[in-house]
Amino acid sequence: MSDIRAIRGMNDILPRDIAYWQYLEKAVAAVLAGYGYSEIRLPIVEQTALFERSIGEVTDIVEKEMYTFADRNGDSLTLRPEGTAGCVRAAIQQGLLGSPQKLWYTGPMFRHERPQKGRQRQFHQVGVEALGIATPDMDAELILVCARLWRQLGLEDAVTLELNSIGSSAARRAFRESLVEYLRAREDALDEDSQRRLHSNPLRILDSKNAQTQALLDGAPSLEEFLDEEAREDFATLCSLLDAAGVAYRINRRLVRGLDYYNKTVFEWVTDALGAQGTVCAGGRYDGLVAQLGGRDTPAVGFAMGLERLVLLLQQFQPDLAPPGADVYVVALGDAAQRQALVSTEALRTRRAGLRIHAHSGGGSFKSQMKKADKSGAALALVWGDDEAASDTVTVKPLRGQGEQVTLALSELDTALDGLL
RNA sequence: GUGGCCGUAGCUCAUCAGGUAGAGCACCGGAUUGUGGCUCCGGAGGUGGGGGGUUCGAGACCCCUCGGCCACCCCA
Repeated sequence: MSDIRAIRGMNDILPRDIAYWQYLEKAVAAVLAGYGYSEIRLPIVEQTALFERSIGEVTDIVEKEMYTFADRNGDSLTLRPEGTAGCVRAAIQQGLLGSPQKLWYTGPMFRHERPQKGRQRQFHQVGVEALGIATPDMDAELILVCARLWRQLGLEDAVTLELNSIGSSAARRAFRESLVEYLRAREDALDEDSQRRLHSNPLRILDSKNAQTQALLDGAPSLEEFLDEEAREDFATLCSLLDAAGVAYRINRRLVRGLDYYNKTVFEWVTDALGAQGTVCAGGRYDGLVAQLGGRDTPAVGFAMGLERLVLLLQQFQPDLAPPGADVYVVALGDAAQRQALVSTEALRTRRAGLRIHAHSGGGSFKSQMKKADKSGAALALVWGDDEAASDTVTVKPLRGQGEQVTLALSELDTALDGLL
């Protein structure tokens, strides 16, 4: 084994998995096109300050998970840990915000975490952002996009929607104080992690996995009580729109997000089929972010999907996606035959674009070439030997099911293929 | 960053109370010489993750290190 290896947590995606990725990517592009979203392509590297100012300086992502390095001139750069910040930056910088924008993007993201199932250091997201719309019909549409995609992918039974409103930053500040006050009085009963979060990020205690902590929270003040009238109304509107559209959801008053820029609506699509990393898609409103990054005050909502996690779900729920294969395998033995096969196969590819023709290379006996033909999954083998080369013919051999091989004139090949493919 | 389990042929694993490694699958070749799938025969393939230690002797025991999986944490 070579001593040069892939970086930990940065995985190769192999041919055997590509069918799932392409299936997913195609479905995503088609669904988003159906809602009028435009793709935008963004850099993988940005100024470090972009992420510090958007995600939040005291979040784990910024504090200990970013791949940050100095450029040759000393500037601090960072491999993007998520896509929203860069998308907003581009919208501001490129002057896109004169009118509302519905954007999506995809690509690798980087976070230095300990790898485990559904979590790697280089991973892929599709992000969808709607900039410039403040009303909850926008939130509803984004959720409908997700729901349609799950249906498209055959994953509608694999995921469920959790929904909450976390209100304005003022409401959260008031709630945070109240929550901290409540928990501080009971600090000894908190698990170790939550005690730490009490000082760093108290809201995250709400979705602690610790049972005792959760029990303690039953008596705690509720975020809902602190919501202002607008947040309440918008949330009610969103729920009624989802009801009307027939989208099922569960209101989870303890759902909070790990990135600082969210407000009002937050949601998560979760599954119990992936072990500990159950969130497959998540997002929410971030009305303050554009202004925070220097743009004109612009409301926004968005979400991101984790593609590795979705591929894992697809492999579980759609195990029969066909691996890439060939339709026709070309076998040739002998100099004249190989020449004839090459020319005829090229001509066939010109006439039949889309037909997947795997031409054998590397020599070998007819026997060994036929073995390869069989393993390729091709439905037919086209065989050229000395006889065919001398008589301008080709032998067509069906490899699946019944059917005898026939040798016919090259001019008859197309009609023969019509009958066999 | 923390913890548990694990690291033997390309893959899945076995062996061994420590004496210099095996199987299945995959791969290559053959079964009267221009043909696959089934069967049979044969072959190639491992410095046993890497380093150090204990021992007359270690893949097997100890330490370190790298890596993998899962969980915590975090989050998509």
